[in-house]
Amino acid sequence: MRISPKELLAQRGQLDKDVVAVIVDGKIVDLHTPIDPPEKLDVLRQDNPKALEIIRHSTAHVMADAVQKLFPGTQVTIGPAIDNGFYYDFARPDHKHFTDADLAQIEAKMVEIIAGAHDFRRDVVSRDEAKKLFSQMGETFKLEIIDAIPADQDISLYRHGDWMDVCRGPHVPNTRFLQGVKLTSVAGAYWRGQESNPMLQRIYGTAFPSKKALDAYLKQLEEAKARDHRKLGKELDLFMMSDLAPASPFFLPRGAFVYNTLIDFVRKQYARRGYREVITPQIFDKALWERSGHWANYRENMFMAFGADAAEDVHEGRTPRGIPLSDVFVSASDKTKEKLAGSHLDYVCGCKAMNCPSHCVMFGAQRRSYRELPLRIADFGRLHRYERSGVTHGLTRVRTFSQDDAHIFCTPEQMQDEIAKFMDFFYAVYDALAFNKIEIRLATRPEKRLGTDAMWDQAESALSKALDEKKLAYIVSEGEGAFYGPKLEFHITDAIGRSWQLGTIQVDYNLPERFELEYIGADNTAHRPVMLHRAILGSIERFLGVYIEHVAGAFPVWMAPEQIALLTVADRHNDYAHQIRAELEAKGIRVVVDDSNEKLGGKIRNARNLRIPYLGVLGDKEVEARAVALRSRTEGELGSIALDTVIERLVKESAYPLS
RNA sequence: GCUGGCGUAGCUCAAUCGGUAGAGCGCCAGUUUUGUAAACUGGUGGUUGUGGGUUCAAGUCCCGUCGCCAGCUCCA
Repeated sequence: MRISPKELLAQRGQLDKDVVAVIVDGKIVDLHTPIDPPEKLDVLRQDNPKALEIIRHSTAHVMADAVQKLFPGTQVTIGPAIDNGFYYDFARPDHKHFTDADLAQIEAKMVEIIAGAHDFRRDVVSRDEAKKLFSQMGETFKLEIIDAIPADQDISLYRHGDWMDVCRGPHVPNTRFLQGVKLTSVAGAYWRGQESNPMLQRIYGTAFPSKKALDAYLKQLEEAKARDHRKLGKELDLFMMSDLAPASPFFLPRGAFVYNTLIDFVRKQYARRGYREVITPQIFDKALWERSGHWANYRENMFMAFGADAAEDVHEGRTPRGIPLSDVFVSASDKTKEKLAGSHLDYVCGCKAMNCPSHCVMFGAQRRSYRELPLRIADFGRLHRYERSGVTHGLTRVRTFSQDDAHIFCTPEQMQDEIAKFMDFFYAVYDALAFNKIEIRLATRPEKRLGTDAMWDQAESALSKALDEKKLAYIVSEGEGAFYGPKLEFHITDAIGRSWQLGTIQVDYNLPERFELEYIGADNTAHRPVMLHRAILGSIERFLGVYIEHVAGAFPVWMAPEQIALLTVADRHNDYAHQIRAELEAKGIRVVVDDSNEKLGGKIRNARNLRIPYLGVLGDKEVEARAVALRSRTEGELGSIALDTVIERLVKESAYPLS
């Protein structure tokens, strides 16, 4: 005999005022949904983080209610809870969008509805009933949703007050549970996430069990904003952007120093981990990309290049021949394509978007022996990818970047060991850089793929075995692998909660095939090698963006563009400052002297704003004692310390990790 | 690429209904000689992203374009 948890709890006298739902067999069930009386029943209280999702989804219902009351004729679609809140997508009959003023109005209406302390109710109806109900209401999107519900599933309606929605739940018992509600933004979103579908109006919001929890969240958001790498990049003179090269950072001296130091750090590891570094061309004949498959599959993300002669052909409007340009620039807007119509080029080159094809060319240029394998080829080459406008973002999604990229050519038998070695390398680097929250995803075979099932079995198991051996938790992204092979992706979250893929390791059977790569085995016959694509930091640009936020601009001593700022108390200390600057620099320490006529407080403020790890105050006492009044970014004032001791300390802290 | 918002001094921002473009910081000069998070005075700084239109008059209104921001889609 099924019974609702609400009744069950009431019978047991456990229906406390703060109970949002129950947990049965580890699953959250709201108080409305009938269950078989379980042996064990845990209650989920309002302040439990697990209750957030229920609160947020219920808030989405209230928002949809408010919207429909204020904007009659607006259709509802879906409104799930998400990581930091919820959203609901609407279709407005007039195709208008919601303004900020609308949001305020909607929020006020929501508060009104919540104050009504309406119970949520759950009703199960037949498919026909549901369809009849919603078609009467003119909710065409809901009809599509009902049709998409599997036949063996109940169709439940959730109501509060006079409003209802087809919904699986779960929901809170009463609108009074919805305190701490805020609408945050509006945006367009495609129906069912398909670009070809109509665009709906999405309203984002968030909700917490209390006003206090909401305020704490809003404050945290603000703090995250303060460490946004785009803001810090400007404040710390790390990089700049220009309209003249959209989505392409200009690294200023301080940023370039950090950038190069990261590369240098990885390079030092390569030296001891059996990698050989190469330098490869930037622009290649189109034939290379045809062979690698990029021309067919990746062309719209590539920058094209051609010589002055060819460009002149187009400009002068010479006889059409060769490749139609509209065909080359597949990603161009319709307007650009119109302009290009009739223009042809004999010869087109592609600016490299990836290093792998040129590494294949290098591998294939010689007869290779199994004794050379595994061959690990590293390349920090600059890549260009034509990212569609609207997807770029600070340093984390740019059109030009370089990666700590390497390709490992090996035998199928060597693959697993190489993956394990990579995992060691990877975690050594991330430990050294103080990252401890990294999410691993194993992306497995997609529907459209190359290679035999046996190959995929081997590759996927090599990846998962390496993870299991290292006892690393991971999420399987079913079908998310590349068409040429499965991969591991390493994701990290930035200050504002956006997740970015940094490192990766991918198994590739495709390119060795396309480039007909071979090595001579111990049996004196030719074999095809496996190719592993791998990067640890991934795009240096993206990594740096995430890293700036991770450390809030305070780079560790070994990476900091300036390690110590010497601040003179008065003019008469300037000579001493320059004298010890030379001594520090002779030991390889990066020094900046502030001998301006700013007061000491001002100098300290400026240096601290640049997050310089050490400040050395120089006054009469220091000059006399050949000392530095040291102040550490993390430890505060350390008092007057002998120059030699300071040098020793800085030299020690300048060492790269893992060295 | 799509939906919406926004582009004013190097930076952060102001400018009421369409009516003489401002402030702070920075920068430059001078004064001050300073002991642990902002000394004082003066000066400098603009084709209001850009092209067009409406108007006696446009930072403000309209159209195009470029860029940025949020989200969507994309990221073999």
